[in-house]
Formats: sequence, C-alpha cells, structure tokens
Amino acid sequence: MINLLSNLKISVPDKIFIKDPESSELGKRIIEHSILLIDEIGFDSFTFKKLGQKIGSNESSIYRYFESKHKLLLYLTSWYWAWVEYQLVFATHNISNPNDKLDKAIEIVTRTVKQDSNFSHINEVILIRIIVSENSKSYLTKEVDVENKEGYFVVYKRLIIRISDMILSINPKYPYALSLASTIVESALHQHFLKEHFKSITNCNDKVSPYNFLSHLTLTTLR
Amino acid sequence: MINLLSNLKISVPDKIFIKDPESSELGKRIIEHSILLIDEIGFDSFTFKKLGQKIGSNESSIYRYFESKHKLLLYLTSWYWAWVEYQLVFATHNISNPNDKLDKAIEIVTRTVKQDSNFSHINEVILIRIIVSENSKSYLTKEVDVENKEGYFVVYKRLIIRISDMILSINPKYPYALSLASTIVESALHQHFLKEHFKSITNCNDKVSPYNFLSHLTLTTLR
DNA sequence: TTAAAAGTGATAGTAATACTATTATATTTG
DNA sequence: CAAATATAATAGTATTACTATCACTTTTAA
Repeated sequence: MINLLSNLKISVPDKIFIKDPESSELGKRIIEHSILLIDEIGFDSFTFKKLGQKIGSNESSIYRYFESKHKLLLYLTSWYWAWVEYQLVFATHNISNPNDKLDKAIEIVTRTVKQDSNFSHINEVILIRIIVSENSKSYLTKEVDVENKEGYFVVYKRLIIRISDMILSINPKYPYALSLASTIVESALHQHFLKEHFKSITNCNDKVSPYNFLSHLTLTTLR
Repeated sequence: MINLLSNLKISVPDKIFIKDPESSELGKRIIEHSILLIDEIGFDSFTFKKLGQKIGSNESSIYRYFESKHKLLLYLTSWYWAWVEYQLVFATHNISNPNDKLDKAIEIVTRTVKQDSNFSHINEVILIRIIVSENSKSYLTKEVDVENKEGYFVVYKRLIIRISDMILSINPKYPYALSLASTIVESALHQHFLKEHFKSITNCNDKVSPYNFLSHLTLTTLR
C-alpha cells in the first residue's frame, strides 16, 4: 500500500483553494506545517502569521493559496476524508461477505494510524488528531449551506453514503442506513475525543477501542 | 410542569460566571439576548460589543458577569444540560420497566421543543438550536482538560452517566454502556444538524425523527 | 534569448476583536 | 444619610484577519 499511495494524488474539491498547494514546494510546506501548528496550538489560536513564521515565509504568500484559515481547514478535512475513502474502497472491494465488508469499513473509519508513511509532507498520525478535535468546526458555521452548495463537503458525504450502501446490502429493509452510517463516523471521532479528555463517559481506553464498540453496535443492530 | 419549573432554579457550576446572571435584571437580559444573538449571527461572529448594543448596555458591564464569550457559552450549555437532566429525572423516576425508562430518556434527549414557556427570560426553542450547532465548541478547545478539572462539564457528564445506568439496568453485562450513552446524546444533536443542513446523509426528516432512529438502535442492541 | 508572466517576500495599512483600566454616576443597603 | 455596589462611558492595547502595493526572482513561451 505504501508504494501505491505514494503515486496517488488525493483529490480535494478545487474551489477550496486559490492555488493548489500540491503544485509547489511552498504549498506543500503550508500543508505540512499547518497540520503541525494546528495540533500544537489548536485551530482557534492558529493564524497565517504564525504559520508564516514557522515555515520562514510570509503571511501574504499563504493568502495566495487559501483565502482564509477556514478554507485551509476545509482542505485538511477534505483531504483526510478522501484518504479514508480511498483506504476503505481499497480494503473492502474484494470482500464478498457483506458483514465482513461493513466490519472492515468500520475498522477503517475508527482506527488511528500508528505511523505515517505515504505522503511525504502529510503526517497522518497528527492529521487524525486534529480531525478529532477540529473536523466539526469545518461545518458548524453560519455559512454551511452556501459552502455545501459549493461542494466543499462532497468527499465526507460520499464516504457516509458508501457506508450506508454497505449497511443496506446486509439488510435492505433497515430504515436508518444513512443515519447509522453518519453516526458511526461521528461517534468514532467523538469516542476518540472522550478517551483522551472525558474518560468517565466512555468505555474506550487502551484495551477497548471505538472499533470494538461500533462494530458490536452495528452488527447487533443489523442482525 | 410549567408551574413547577417556573419556581425552580436550574443550577450551573458557579465557577463559570463572575457574577450570577440570575441575580439581576441586567444578568437576565444578557442571557436572554445572548441566546437570540448567537442564534442570529452564530457564535463565531458573536461579541460582547454587539450584545451590549442589542440590550442597550455596555460591553464592560457584560464583562462583569462573564470573563469571555467562551464562558458565556459554557453557561448556556451547562444550563441546557441541567434543564434536560431535570426533565429526564422528572419524567423517568416513576417508570419501573427499564426498557420504558430508557426509551423515555431517549425521547427527552432527542426531542426539540415546540414552544418555550418555563423560564421567562430563556427561550428554550432557540436555545436547542444553538446547542445543536455550538455545543461541541464548548469542549473542542485546547483548554478542555483544565476546564474539565474546574468542573465546567459536570452537568453534561452526569447526564451521560444517568443514561448509562439505565442501559446497565436493562443489560448489566453490556460492555459499552457509557459509550452508547454518549453516542445517543451526541448523535441526537448531530442528526438534528444533518436534517437541517446535510439531508443526503440522514434518514431523519419531518416524519422520521432522531428519536425513532436512536430508540430503535438502542433497543435492538440491548435486546 | 529575451520579454512577459507568475511566484514570492516585505512592508504598510485597516477595521474589528477581545479584552483591561479608569472614572463618573446611579442605585441599593445598613 | 453614608457607604457599598452596580452600571455606563470612554479610552486604550495587542492581536487578528485580512487587503494592497511594490520589488525581486524564477519560470515559461515566442
């Protein structure tokens, strides 16, 4: 998978950026270090000025790639969901048993990676951490409907629909396939958060993972 | 219930505020209009200056009640969860059948109210709307661990634990009671959000409610 | 090969934000 | 009636989230 992925470009809706950060060295440094800096200080305190200082570049140069830090966050979240979608499609396409297929999908959307590898400038281990705490901020805004029309959330929605289709192929009569799929994905992130910060309201810990919980929940519901 | 609640003071951890907004007219106006203004322009654009203009008062006066807009959000979310907790305890305490009890609890955490009534200065219909889009911003911060130690999230956590206990009284061997409880509460908000903004990834709509989905999910899982 | 175009960096400037501090005035309470 | 408390008004600060301009360098295209 490593070699395969390193030749593959994860595709992000192109209205999100002004200039494709994959198209230049500076662009790649912006992505690489924005992930590190958001992880370090949080998205709320993150600014293009601070990022510019980190990468030895100028604030104004970063604005040539993204019109705001919100758009940069949309880029990172879209990239992440596209990466998860790729892994999900790749890992499930040759599984014929519908239960096994869905279970593999749940494994992929719930897991955290131990080490990054595939894309030289993107540290996936850290990217997951920022997705857990920042993903929902990408859509919990007053502009969500406008941005949704612009297609900024297509990757995320497509992933949910893929999982929903897997649910329906196990049980075509299950009436809440989309809601269950969106809950699996959202709860996976939420349980990872609780495990780190609100341990008293989750059963997840070093031994029990969000995968164990969500896999059990889904398969008992559909049985 | 209306008369009962109007004599009851919902209790919010007192470290959240500098001066109790319930203790004065100005304090009540701050709460009342912060709910309306956050609903109108979103928490990100909300400022104490704008709120001051709305209520014909001064920015500096509002700072005597809350040290930041983040603390005000913590106040509103704590108030909301305390209100939900109260309703949950009240509505379930005389139900002896564990399944019915949990189902009632799910009904309460998933419902949106049609009209407000109980607390003159708090519009609960609108408060729920802002909880759906702003609740997670209260804890998705770099300061969450410090604030958790200060007790800012006790109400929310206590509610989850109550639901978890109800789950365990149905099935004491179910190993994910806390995670299921936290998922029910989180998913309830999330499905309400999807229903309004990302209709293509939820089955909830005017006819199917988050309650239908989550009640079905929970009861089939525990059966 | 050379001229134009594109990319980057540096500097400056703006309106708004998220506060803090001070002083004056009004209201409540003992 | 004096003292304490609450509120309002004003000013000030550092930072944010940009926009604009200009200079310099590198790339590309004729």
